[in-house]
Amino acid sequence: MSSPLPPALGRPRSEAARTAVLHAVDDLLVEVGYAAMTMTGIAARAGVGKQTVYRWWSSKAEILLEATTHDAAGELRTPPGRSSAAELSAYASAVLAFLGSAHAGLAYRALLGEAQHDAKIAALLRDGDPLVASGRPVLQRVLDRGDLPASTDLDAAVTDFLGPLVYRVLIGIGDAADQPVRPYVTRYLAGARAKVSGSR
Amino acid sequence: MSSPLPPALGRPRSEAARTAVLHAVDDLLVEVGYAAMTMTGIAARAGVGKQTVYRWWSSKAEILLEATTHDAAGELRTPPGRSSAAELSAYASAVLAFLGSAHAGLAYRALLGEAQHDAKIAALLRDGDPLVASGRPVLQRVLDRGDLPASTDLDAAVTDFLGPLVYRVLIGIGDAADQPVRPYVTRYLAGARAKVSGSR
Amino acid sequence: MSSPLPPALGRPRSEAARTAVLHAVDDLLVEVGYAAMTMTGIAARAGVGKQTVYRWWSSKAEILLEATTHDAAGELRTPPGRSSAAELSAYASAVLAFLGSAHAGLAYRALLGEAQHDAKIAALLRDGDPLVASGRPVLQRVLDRGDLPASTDLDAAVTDFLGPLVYRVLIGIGDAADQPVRPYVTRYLAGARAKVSGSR
Amino acid sequence: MSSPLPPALGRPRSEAARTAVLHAVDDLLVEVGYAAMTMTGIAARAGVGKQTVYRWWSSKAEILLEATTHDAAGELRTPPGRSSAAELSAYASAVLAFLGSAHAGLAYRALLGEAQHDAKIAALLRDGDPLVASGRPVLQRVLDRGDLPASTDLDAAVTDFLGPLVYRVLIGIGDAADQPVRPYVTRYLAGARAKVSGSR
DNA sequence: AAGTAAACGAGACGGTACGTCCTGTCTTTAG
DNA sequence: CTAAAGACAGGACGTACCGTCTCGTTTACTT
Repeated sequence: MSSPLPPALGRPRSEAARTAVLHAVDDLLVEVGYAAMTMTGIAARAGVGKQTVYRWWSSKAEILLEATTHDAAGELRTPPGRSSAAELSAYASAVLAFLGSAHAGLAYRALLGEAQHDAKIAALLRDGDPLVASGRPVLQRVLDRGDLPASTDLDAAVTDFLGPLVYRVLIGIGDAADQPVRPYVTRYLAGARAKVSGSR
Repeated sequence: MSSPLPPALGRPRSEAARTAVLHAVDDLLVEVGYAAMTMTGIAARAGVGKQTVYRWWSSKAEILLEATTHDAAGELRTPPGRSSAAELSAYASAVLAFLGSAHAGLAYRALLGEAQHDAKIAALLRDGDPLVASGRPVLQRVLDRGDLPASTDLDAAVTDFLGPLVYRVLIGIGDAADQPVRPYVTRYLAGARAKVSGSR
Repeated sequence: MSSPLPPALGRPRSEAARTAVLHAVDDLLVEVGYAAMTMTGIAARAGVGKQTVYRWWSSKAEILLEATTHDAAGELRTPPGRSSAAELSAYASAVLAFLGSAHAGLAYRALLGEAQHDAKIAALLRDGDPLVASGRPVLQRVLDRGDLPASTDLDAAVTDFLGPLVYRVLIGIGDAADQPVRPYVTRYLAGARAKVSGSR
Repeated sequence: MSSPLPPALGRPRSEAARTAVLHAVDDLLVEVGYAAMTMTGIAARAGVGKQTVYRWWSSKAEILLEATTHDAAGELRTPPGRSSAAELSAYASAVLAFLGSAHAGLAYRALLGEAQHDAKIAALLRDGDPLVASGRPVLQRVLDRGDLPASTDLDAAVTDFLGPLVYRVLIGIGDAADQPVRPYVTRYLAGARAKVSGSR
């Protein structure tokens, strides 16, 4: 079977332009903030025509998502630990560091914020949320170790674990770095292991 | 003791204009969504001059907060229950109904979203977050009943409880109304009561 | 015989407010110019309510006309001279000084300018033009001396005399004060005395 | 010798937009008058974005000047005549027709008016006044024929001739078309030829 | 080597919202 | 009844971006 893509006529996409745009978004997010960042400004900062930006992305959120996703995965990767408690603690610390960081955290919060009033971004984020994605392998290992009931829904476990950490950052309570991680993990595990009685 | 406020010179503020604006914001949020809602449009819909809007509020988020806060407090008020589990279940159901509702929930999500890229809104929300406010008396009663360790920080308890509920809504996972409430409450109480060992 | 006017019910018009407004207009014209002068600004500068301004005048041009007319008449009053040439020279000098002055000249030019795009001001000016009014007695004396043909129309004589002086100021040619007055008067008298042959 | 203009980057200026704006100004001046004509209205009428208007002109007066100048030159062009008196009569008639016309005259009066309270327009008009420009060749020919003293300053001769005609229109005295032209020309020539005695 | 085709930078285009200013009116209390 | 104060509905201001378009130019792949 031959290549699925025809050899592509015309001038090929400029990789230089692509990375210039991604870097411009990264820089501008920190320098002027998400709200003050404009497509026009991104193009100017990247030294690129506006049309070139629109040709490949359709909103600043989309660019930001592409600029962020890869980095986020790296920052949040947590190696398997000795115990579930140790691994979850390491992971929680990574999450708090991530959310509090100038680049990735700012970007994630901006995207999550934008998703609240833009259905298109919400859809993009639903599929590609780097935070939830990072949590799945960690919680899966906890599950595999038997530290969560076998019936547990993985995504529910992930959001149960992340929810309080993210929510506190979103409403700006406390400095993310200040939060004691170990007691939080202990509480989470104790709760998750609890025998469930009653129903809805 | 003399009057604290001098009788106020000039034409007094028009209560009619104020409520017209608040209703306009409420309506527009549902009709066109937060992103497409503009100050110009709000003024036009309210039949009010733009200056009148800017005289009393400085952004659409500020209007929305005022329009929402009062209603939210009503919708989320939970009466003391027989037990902590019962009360928390009732409260969790109220929260999910609130977040999933067309008016209040949409507004709260929009505000929380906006706060991620506007420090001024973030500050407003930090002081006046109607969700956190609604949770405090509930968790306080749970604390008073002895169902949480006496050393528990109230705000941490509130955000621990709300975090997963809110986060799932924010990332658009599942229908809010579908979530079983009782097991969640059970897990929360079990976790919160857990003996904390270790430190950060 | 009793007073023709009833004693006037209620609070009488404040003379202080009236003069404050007239002075404010005078000052603002020089300070910010006619275009940047606003009714709101006049009221504020005069320390007067806007309604008070609107109660007695209906536009800034109307106030300006009232503020200017009296002064103008004084500045332009020319006493009868020994000869027509001498008197016209004195008058021409007065006119040039008037037009070039910071207060009266600026005001007259502003009014004449405004009259070009506001019919109401045009009507006011047609009746109360202080410049034309100042010229009539002067040219009347010239006429009486026999230095103009007896058939001469007075207003035509006045505008013939003033036209070139005013026009040069309006189009900003040369400094008004620089213009040699005597030759101009000589030319005017020579022309006006000329036997008219031909028709339209 | 190299090209004086580089090939011009970006999309070239739209000639269609330019003429649409000029026509819109022309129409609106007659329909609503200068005072009621707004930049917003011009753009709307021309079917053009406001920014496009502001990109090329900075005020309605500037647009009006461009819209008028060319037409004015045509209307006021006076061919050399048999005699100075005949040529000046023809020219005076053209000037009165011009000033009294709905389009050009209205525009010229509006511009002259605006120049009185806007220094920028005054400067533009000083360089590009279409009326003065039209008079120069006419008076130059009169000068060349020897019907004015050789020492005469051309611009002074032009403004001397135009002044009364324009001034009467500006203050709204009489209908421009009613003015008998021949006697005026006779007076002008007689005056201008007069021997100048005395000084300033 | 010449031809074709798409992407590139630049920047003008028709629109629309911004936040400010001013207009002329209205509504309050004070004199 | 006038005055000062100041809120009101309305609407123009000039600016900033939006997303699209039209230029001339560049960079490949095809003949």
